[in-house]
Amino acid sequence: MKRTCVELRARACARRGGPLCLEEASRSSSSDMFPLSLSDEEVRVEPEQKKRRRGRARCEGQVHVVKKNRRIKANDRERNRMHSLNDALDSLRRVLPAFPDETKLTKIETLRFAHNYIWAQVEARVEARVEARVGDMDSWITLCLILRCRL
DNA sequence: TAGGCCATCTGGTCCT
DNA sequence: AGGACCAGATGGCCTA
Repeated sequence: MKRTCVELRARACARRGGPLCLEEASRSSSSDMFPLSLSDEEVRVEPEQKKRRRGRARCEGQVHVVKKNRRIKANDRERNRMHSLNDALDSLRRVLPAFPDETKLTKIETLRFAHNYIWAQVEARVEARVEARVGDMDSWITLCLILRCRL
């Protein structure tokens, strides 16, 4: 999936006429896996222009370039953020029990399964403790207290 | 072919 | 001000 992401995105953007066309997608820069940002040339502001701009607001074109550059950086961060979220989900999948031939759990399945798995572990532990106290007058109260602590 | 899942972009909001 | 986080939109891929 990852392999084709840049291409897919570029195609999607091209189709919808979005800001990031195929040409832009192929331009490499900071991001390792998904190199997408403006070249220095596009962002750079000539010293001459800087002089002229002193005391005045940027002209529309420059504002546009700055905004675009900021957006691209934000997209890059967002992508990385989602990747780290996915990495966390992957490591969660790895610690969850699974059959060898089982297909990969979806995100929502992973979260629900993890929730149920933890719940089952807690229940099993509680049960073991209660069984160890068979005969105790207050085993029921103990169970209630343990469960309450887990809330 | 419809529906589910996913990656990405985007603009808004909150936080530092 | 800039980064993190979030939710909506969009479009591709896959499967029943």
